[in-house]
Amino acid sequence: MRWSQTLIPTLKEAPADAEIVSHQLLLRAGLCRKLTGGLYTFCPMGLRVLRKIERIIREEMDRAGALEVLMPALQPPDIWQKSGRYETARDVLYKAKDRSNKEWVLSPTAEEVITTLASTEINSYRQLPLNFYQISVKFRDEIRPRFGLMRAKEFIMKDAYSFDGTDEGAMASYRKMYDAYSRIFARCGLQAFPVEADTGVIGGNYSHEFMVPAETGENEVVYCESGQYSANVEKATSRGPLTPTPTTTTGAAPEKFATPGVVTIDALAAAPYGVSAASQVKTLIYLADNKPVIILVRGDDQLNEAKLAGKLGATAFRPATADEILAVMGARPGSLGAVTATRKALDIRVFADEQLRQARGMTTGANEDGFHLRHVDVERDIKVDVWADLRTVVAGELCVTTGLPLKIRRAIEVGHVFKLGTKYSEKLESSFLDTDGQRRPTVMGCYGIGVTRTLQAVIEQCHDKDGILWPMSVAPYQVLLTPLGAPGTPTAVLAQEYYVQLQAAGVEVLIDDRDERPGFKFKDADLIGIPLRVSIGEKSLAKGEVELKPRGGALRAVPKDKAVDEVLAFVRESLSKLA
RNA sequence: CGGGACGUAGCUCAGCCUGGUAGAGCACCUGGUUUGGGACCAGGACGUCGCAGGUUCAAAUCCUGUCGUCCCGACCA
Repeated sequence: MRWSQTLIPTLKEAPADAEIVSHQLLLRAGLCRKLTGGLYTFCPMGLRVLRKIERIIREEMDRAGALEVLMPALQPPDIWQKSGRYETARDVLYKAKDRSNKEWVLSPTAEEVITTLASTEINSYRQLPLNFYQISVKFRDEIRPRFGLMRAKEFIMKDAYSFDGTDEGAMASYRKMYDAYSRIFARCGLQAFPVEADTGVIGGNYSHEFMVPAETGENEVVYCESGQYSANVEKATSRGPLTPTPTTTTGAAPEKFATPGVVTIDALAAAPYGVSAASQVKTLIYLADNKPVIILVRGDDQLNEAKLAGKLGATAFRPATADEILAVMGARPGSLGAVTATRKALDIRVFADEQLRQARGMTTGANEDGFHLRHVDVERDIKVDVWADLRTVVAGELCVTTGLPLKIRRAIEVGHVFKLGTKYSEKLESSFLDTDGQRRPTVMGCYGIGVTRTLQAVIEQCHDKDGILWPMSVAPYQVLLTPLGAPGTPTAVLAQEYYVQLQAAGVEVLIDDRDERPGFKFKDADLIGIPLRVSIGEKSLAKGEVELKPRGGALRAVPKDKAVDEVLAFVRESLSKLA
């Protein structure tokens, strides 16, 4: 492609609304343009990258035995009601109405549609296993679109859905996708690694996310340096807090003491009270489907809402407001407690973190403003309905498997694999006749890759101060020819010869045929990040040489007759590293 | 939805406090000089100052409302 004949709208300065570097480079390198918040138009260069990532995904999905299909983005709401997600996913669903006022759903994923297909088309164990995938536009009514393509209202996703006859089969399908994902991201030149994940609103019982480490990532990953454990912080566990929970008791009954104005864990830990945070019980009130529940965690622990969501079994939950808390508990936040004897209403379920199971000699709110209780033995004094792991892991705690200190880092989620089980197949009636003639629900898995997000994640991981450094496998063009003289001069003529020869050899080549000064071309070249630049200038040409400059690497002069072969070798070698 | 910031040329921003003339740099067009890391000179084009009300002789500037964008929190590929 000739630079002068395409649209590469590079920008010297980043638009003010681009915050993170990958978003800035996305715009500065002319890959795409914002239409409005969360919606972007892909320009030719951006689309080329997108297509390359899609191609890698297709190759690996096909290799893993998945079948490509294409499902409607516009979907009838009744199948969403059947699966229950019309309610549980309500907040992210875009809805549209047609001329007869009938409502439609714009697809954020396609479990309902694929399961509908499976319900009519899969009837026998002989057809299984099957795995369908598609690459298509998805819609999500994001509360806050941000960071360019990272979190958009509309984005491109690869979604796959496996159907098996048995749980073991489903595990094998899951494993295949897991392996395919590892290859896909590696081939894109991305350092992505799998972590154990929470299953969220999609449901299911086994899941990994593929994470790209990045300071700007929206996820926190807990990991052990041994490499034997890594998990999303929403899911992560450890051997427990570094400070042990008190377990000794005097046997004394709970004793009320005045704590005027003390409404925080820290205040109670300070003088004159001196009650360490580890020996306090934190009492939180949530509304789960509008019914209050009491949550207990140790004073210095943070409630993990993802873990709570898994135990609550509610379609929606949120922290109660101060007024709601007062109405339910008869006291204000800061003085709350779950000790049965002090509770106003006893029909509220109590969820307690496992850390508190043996806890004795604890201090907690007295359910009366300005008072706390000491000598609380949790199991003796509090009627707990559900014991569960509800706390958030803190860096430095010990790994459950290795005993080494855990670390935490931020990351971008680019892929997610779930073992779904029979949740959707039961609700949407996908079943088959087994060898014994029994009708059984298919066992499903679902597997997503954020394609547009992956594109931006590559930029986030592969850039320097001057611009993007595309991996050869996803670069919009493999080679950039930069003649430094004006059109018609010997440098331009030679560049044109290279252009023809390289194209004939199957190389994707961009030639900067603009009548610009060398410095200007170099700056743009660095910005758009084509992996190999060939500079043809009069000075080196006088010596019979041209220059090869890998983006991010050292410049090398080569005889002008050898240049094409050198370029071919470089491209081939770069691609083989990412095969 | 809660908290914060901001809407002035295609982009980055100044002007607003203290009301009166629409500004700079980059980009764009024309001509010339330049030509190995975002050149220079001369000329030119580009604005309903987000929108709607209000105050005023007079509003980019003050007031009210509204829409939009961005940042922090809850959601997720």
